[in-house]
This record gives sequence, C-alpha cells and structure tokens, in this order.
Amino acid sequence: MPSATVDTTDTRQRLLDAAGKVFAEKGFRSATIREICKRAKANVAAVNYHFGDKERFYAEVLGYAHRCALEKYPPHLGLAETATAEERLTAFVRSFLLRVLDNGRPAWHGKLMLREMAEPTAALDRLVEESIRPNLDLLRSIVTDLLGDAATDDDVRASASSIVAQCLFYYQCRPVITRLNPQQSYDPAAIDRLADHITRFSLGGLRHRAEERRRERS
Amino acid sequence: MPSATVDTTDTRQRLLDAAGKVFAEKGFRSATIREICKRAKANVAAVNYHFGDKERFYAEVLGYAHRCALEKYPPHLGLAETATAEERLTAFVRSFLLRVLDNGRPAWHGKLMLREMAEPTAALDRLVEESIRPNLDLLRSIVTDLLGDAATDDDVRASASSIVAQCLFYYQCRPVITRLNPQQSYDPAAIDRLADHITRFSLGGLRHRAEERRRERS
Amino acid sequence: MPSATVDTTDTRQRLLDAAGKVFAEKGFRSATIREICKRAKANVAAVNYHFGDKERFYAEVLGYAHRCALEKYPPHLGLAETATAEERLTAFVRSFLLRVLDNGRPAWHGKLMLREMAEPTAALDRLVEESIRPNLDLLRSIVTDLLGDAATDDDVRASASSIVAQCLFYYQCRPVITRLNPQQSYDPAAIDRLADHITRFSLGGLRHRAEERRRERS
Amino acid sequence: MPSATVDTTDTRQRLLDAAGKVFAEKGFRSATIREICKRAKANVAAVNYHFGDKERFYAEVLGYAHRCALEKYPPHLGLAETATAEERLTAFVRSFLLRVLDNGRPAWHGKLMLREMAEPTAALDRLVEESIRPNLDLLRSIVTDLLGDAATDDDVRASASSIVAQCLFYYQCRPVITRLNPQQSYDPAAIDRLADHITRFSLGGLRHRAEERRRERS
DNA sequence: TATGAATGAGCCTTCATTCAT
DNA sequence: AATGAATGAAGGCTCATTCAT
Repeated sequence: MPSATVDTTDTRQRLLDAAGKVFAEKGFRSATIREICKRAKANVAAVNYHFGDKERFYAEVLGYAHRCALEKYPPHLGLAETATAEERLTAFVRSFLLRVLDNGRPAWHGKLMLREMAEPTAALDRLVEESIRPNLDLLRSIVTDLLGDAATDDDVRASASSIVAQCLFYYQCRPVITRLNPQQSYDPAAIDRLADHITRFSLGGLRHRAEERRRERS
Repeated sequence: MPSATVDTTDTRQRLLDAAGKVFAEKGFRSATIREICKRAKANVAAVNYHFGDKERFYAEVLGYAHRCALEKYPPHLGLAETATAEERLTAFVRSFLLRVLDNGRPAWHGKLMLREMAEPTAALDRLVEESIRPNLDLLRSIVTDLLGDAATDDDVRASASSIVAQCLFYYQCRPVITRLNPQQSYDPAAIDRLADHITRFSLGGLRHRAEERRRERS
Repeated sequence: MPSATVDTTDTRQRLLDAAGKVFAEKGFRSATIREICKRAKANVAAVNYHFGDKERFYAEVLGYAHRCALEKYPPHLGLAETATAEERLTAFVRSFLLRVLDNGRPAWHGKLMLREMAEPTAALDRLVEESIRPNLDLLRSIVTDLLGDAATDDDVRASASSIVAQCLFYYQCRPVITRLNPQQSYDPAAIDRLADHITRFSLGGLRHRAEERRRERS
Repeated sequence: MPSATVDTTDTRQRLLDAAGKVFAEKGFRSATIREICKRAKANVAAVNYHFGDKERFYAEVLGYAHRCALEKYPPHLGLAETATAEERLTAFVRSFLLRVLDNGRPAWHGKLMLREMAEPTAALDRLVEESIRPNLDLLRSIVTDLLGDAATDDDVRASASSIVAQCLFYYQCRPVITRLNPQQSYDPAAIDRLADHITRFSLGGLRHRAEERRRERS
C-alpha cells in the first residue's frame, strides 16, 4: 500500500513541524503531546508510536530544527575562497544573526537552543558535537587569522566568545530588549545594521587585543 | 538548640530562599510548590497563604533574587567619584559578571532572568523597569563618555548591548560552554580574567567605533 | 472591661448576620468560613472560637433565621378571636407567603429551609419540633374546622399538605418559575394575588373533599 | 463470567449511572469525582476524558436522569384519545408522583431537580426548555379544559402551579414530612392514595375557581 | 479574649503513557 | 500500522481547623 507509506511519512513530518512550533513557543515541559498531535492532525498516541516518548521526540525535533536552519543559512553564505578574514567575519556574523532572528521555520532553532541553555536536556550533547562545535571552529579560524600569531588559544577562545555573544544577545534577550527599546525591529535591513555594528565593534576589539599582545611580546 | 534558630526564621523567608533555588533549577513550570515547601520545611498551603498563588509567588521570588544580587554586588563596586570612564567600565563589567556567575544565593538571579528571557512572565515587566533599566542607564553613561560627542544614540545603544552581551554570554550559554570547553572555570580568578578580556575587547571596539564616527564627521 | 463584652457580642451577632446571607446564597458546603468572617469583619478563627465548628455554627444560624422570620411575620397576623375559619386560612396563607418570599433578612429562612430539604443536617430535627410542627398544628386546626366532622385524620393531613405545598412552591421552584414565566414578580401586591389564589383554590378543594366525605357517610 | 458483562458496559454509561446516584445524594459541590469514579469502577481521569469537566459532566447526568424518568413514567400513561379532562388530570398527577417518588434510577431526577432549585446551575436552562416546559404545557391544556372559557391565562397558570406544587411537595419536603409523620410511606399503594387526594382536591379547587369566574362574568 | 500564622486533607484537573483492537 | 479509550501519578489550590501568642 504505497499510499499508506506516504501517509506514514506525512504524519511523522507533520508531527515534527507542529512540534517545532509548539516546543519553541511553550518549552519542553509546557508543550503537550495533545496539542502537538492536534495541530498535526494526528492521534494522541502517534508521538509515542513514532518516536517512543516525549523526550526522544523532542531530541528529534531539535535535530530537525537545526538541520533546517543550517540548510537555509549556511555559515559561508557563498563566500569566495579568496575572501579576506574581515569578509569572512562579516559573512559569519550575518548568517548567524539571520539564522537566529529568522521568523520562519528556522526560528524554532533559535528558540529551542535558548531553552536548551536554560534547561539542558540530553539532546544538547549531540547538538553541540554535530552542529555547534563545527560552527565554532569556523569562527575560531577566522579569529585566529585576525588576531595574528601572537595570540594564545585562550585569546582566540575569548574573542570568539565575544563575537558569538553579541550575535546571540539580540535573540536571547529579546523580551527585555523589546521592553527597553520597543522600536527595535528585526526586519532584514535592521538585521543588516546589527550585523554591521557587531562586525565593526568586534574588529575593533580584535585589533586592540592583537596590538596588546604584540606589544607584550616585544 | 541551633535548629530552633532555623525554625525561628520566618516561614515566608524560608519559602523565598527555597523557591529561589528551585525556580532557578527547574523553571516556573517544572518547579513544584510541593518541592519548594518541602525544602522550606513548610506546609503546602503556606505558599498560598503568604503569596496567593504560584504566579505571584514567583514574581516575589524574582524581585527578591534581584535585590539580593544588587545588594551583594552593587554596580559601582566602591568606585571613587574621580574614576575615569575606563575604570568605571571595568568596575561595571566585573560586578556584572560576579552577579551573574556567583554560585551563592544571587546565582538564582541569573538563572531566573535567563528563564524570563526564554519564557517571559508578567513579572518581567516590573523587573525591567525597576532593576534592569537603571543598570543599563549607568552603562550608557559610561559608553557615552567613551564614544565621545560624535556618537549617536543608536551607537550608544548598540555598543552598550555589545558589552552586556559579552557579560551575559558566559552565564546564558554555560551548558554549551561546559560541553565545548570543560576546563572553563568560574572561580574568582577566572572571573577576573573574563572581566579583563571583556573590558579590553570592548574598549577596542568602542575606540574603533568612535574613530569611525570622527572620520565620518570630518 | 465592658467594652470588650460589647465587642464580643457584636462579633457574634455580625457573624450570625453575615452567615445568614452567605449560607442562604451558597449553601452549607459552598459557603466558606473565610468569606463569612470577611463580611463580618472578624478573624478567620472567630467562628471556631464562638461556635465550635462550622456545623454547630450553621445550626445556630438556622435557628436565628427562623426566629427572625417568625418575629416579623407571626402566623396569626393580628387576627381577632372571633375570626372565621376562612379568615384564619387567608391569614395563614398570607403570612406564610410573606415569610417565605420576603427579600429582607428573613429571606434567609426560606432559602436555608429549602437547602435543609435537599440535604438535611442535624439542625433540621430541632427546627421541625420547635418551629414547623407548631405552625402546622395551627393549620390543621383551621383545616379541621373547614373539613367538618366527617373528615379523617388522613384527610386533614393531606389537605394541610396541599395548602402548605402551594405556599412553598413559589419559593422552592423560583428558579424554574423565573425561567418559565420571567414576568412573575414578588412585590407585596403580587404576593397578595398569590395568597388570594391559593386561598380560593384551597377552599374549593377543601369543600369538595368535605362534600365527598359527607356523601360517603350518608 | 457475569462480571464481564458488567465490565463490558460502557465506561461512559457506568459513569452516568454512578454519578446520578452520587450527585443526587450529595449535590454538585459535595459530590466528588473520585467517589463517582470509584463506584463506576473507572479511573479518576475518565470523567475528564468523557465529559470535559465536572460541570459539563453534571449537565449530562441531569439530562440523562430526566430522560430516564420520562421514559419510565411518560405523562400520558397510556391514555386513550377520548379520555376526559378529569381522566387526563388523574393520569398526569399519578405519573408525576411516580416519577418524583420512585426509588429506582429515576429517583435521581427528583433529587437533582430539587438541588437545581436550591442552587441553579447553567444546566437548568436547558432542562427547563427541553423537559419542563413541554410537560407544563400538557398540564395547562388539561387545566384550560377544566376551567372553561371564562378563565384567564393567569388563572390557568396559577391553577397549574397549585397542582404541580402538590405533586412536588411530597418529594421536596420529604425530610420534614418524615420527621412530622414518620409512618408516611411511599409504596405504590400510598402513591395511589396521594394521587387520588391531589386529583380530588385540585378538581375541587378548579371547579371553585371556574364557578367564581363564571359568576364574575355574568 | 482574640488573632494571625500554619496545617493537612482532599478536590479538580492535566498529562504522558499504555492497551485492546 | 494506527487509533480511541483508559490509566495513574502528580500538581495547584481551597478549606476547615488548630496553635502559639
């Protein structure tokens, strides 16, 4: 029965899509299997049938969301091989912001990640190894280029953190930012402005640190 | 009887202390009144009696945690009136990090705030106005001094955000950082190193931005 | 301390008054000691202090309400000794209706009695002996006069029941009557009309029954 | 296995049956879902699953009880089309009394209705329109025939009320009647005697009223 | 005498999960 | 393969009552 097969994958997929939205909105605990199944037009037992239990289901949703986000906003953003470190940093920051502030399906990704920080589940381990570390390694190579040879590993790590921090901030603190500065918007133009500021601010910081290290060494 | 001393403590106070810990660990939804009362050696009905319901209780806990954190680590950190903008920035960053990364009672504050970001409750509004905005205003005055007259309001806002972002990062992304770099520690010395990096990185960023603006103007 | 004594009786009295209203509105179970004490501006523990527990408190309230009602609408309604049986029936019916349909303080009485029917408490026993039976005996003497010598005890009892039934109906079924016939009012004029109808209908019934018995006997 | 037969019965049905009994005995507030489910050998969550919440459950029970009572004692009681108004009144009164005083399943009906009077719930509205009004209309047509053309609408209404009142009285005031006259019984023979009295008393009342109206008109 | 604080039992409801089909 | 029915474990909250002062 091929149609059955189609229906099956459909249900699974509908569940993932519905769950992404609901988990992102409500969090792991507050999201209920009943609501997810209702939105997915599936039976209450469907989740347990397809994914075992709520926790494994959630892990699956998390991975799916991450894949969606990376697919839509790859970190290179079609950069040429010959791009300078500054250009690569600019691209990295922009793609990061877009991924995190997108309002479409990949938005789950940001929300879900934020929730993982506040209350990590077993799913975080896999996510870190499969998605976050590779991404961070990319940034560290950029930062290494910008800091120069005098920089230590700790310098690179700390500076990379400073950059990532600025990108995450606008998403992670959104509720507070909205209250402090209601006119802050997140449309593409605004995101470009944010990316521009973060890149410049960070380049200033990086150069300053590089200079300090050079001075120390000499 | 030393235990008598414990019992003498106000039930209300014991509830606040226990709740700070539990809400921070589990979040509003997952935390149960039963567990909080058990830890506070109080009756299940005590919360209802003293605070009305779980939501109002939570708001009270949030305010209490914030007050504790500010009391222990005031943002000025005993700075002289004649302190330079650089010194004031250093003090701001250090006190911020200490407040957020402290392992004692004020630790709730950071955790609770993080949870508010992920899933804001009605309590956030009050917190923003009473605690966060005044603190941010302090930072903005420092940043204004450092950026110089050429800076726009948006410059100040964006740069202040970049600084706050770096301070929050180590707490907000702790679960991920721990997995990426297990040897990262948060003892006083480590916190000092972090504060030092953030201050220097930010000063570099700020000077770079100030220079850009100056160049634009001329 | 005379003032203390005054205050004490005051609290007791205020509790009785508040409780009458609340018990009548909500019923024994749904009425809460807290609400009663709040309305009486008394402490939560006041009821238990003055009356022991909720049940004994309720019994006291019931008795108080009954005394209030009888005081305001005594069953004779100032009838002369020489009044005919018809006149006495009219007076009985009118005072009964007034007592039961009054909107003031004695209104509790009716409501509380109705609740006792639906869910009798221990308090009903005393009430029946002290208040209801004497009142019914009065009616039976009137009915005996109207039915004549041929009537049996059962005749008297059944006819008295028919009369009481009609008086109670308008109160007991008020929620249904209101829905069936929204324009039904209970102002003094309307109550007079009801009393008039019940008296005439009952007189018709009584004469019919009397006649039947007479015919049987002969 | 006869027990299998019992278990086979719909959980929903078992809940309705158990609830009828418990709600009738204890009232809406005092009845607990726990007890009902225990009697129905169902889980505590079954009520929520089948009926949503306690209130909707109660409404369903009320409707079910009413349907049971009407089914067992239809108001016509197999009367021929050619039956006289007197015969129809007799049938109406008898079926009413039987319905209200039955000790079996339809007994809930009476008890539940009585509770609705004392503390109406939202369920009463539907009940009045669907069950009570049609039944009352039947009685009014009988009364209209008996009162003759001279009677006004108010006459009909008042007389119908007087008849219904007498039928309800024996149920509504049962706790008081039992205390006043312990030997009152409610076996079929006793019910027949009550029906007989009420019918005769009411016929007397109706004829009297009719005569009065005729006299007024002429 | 009178009160505010505190208690513990119990209720309705919700939810993830399982079971029979 | 997939579902509707059913389960049992909590959770938040309410309430009458008690206790220390």
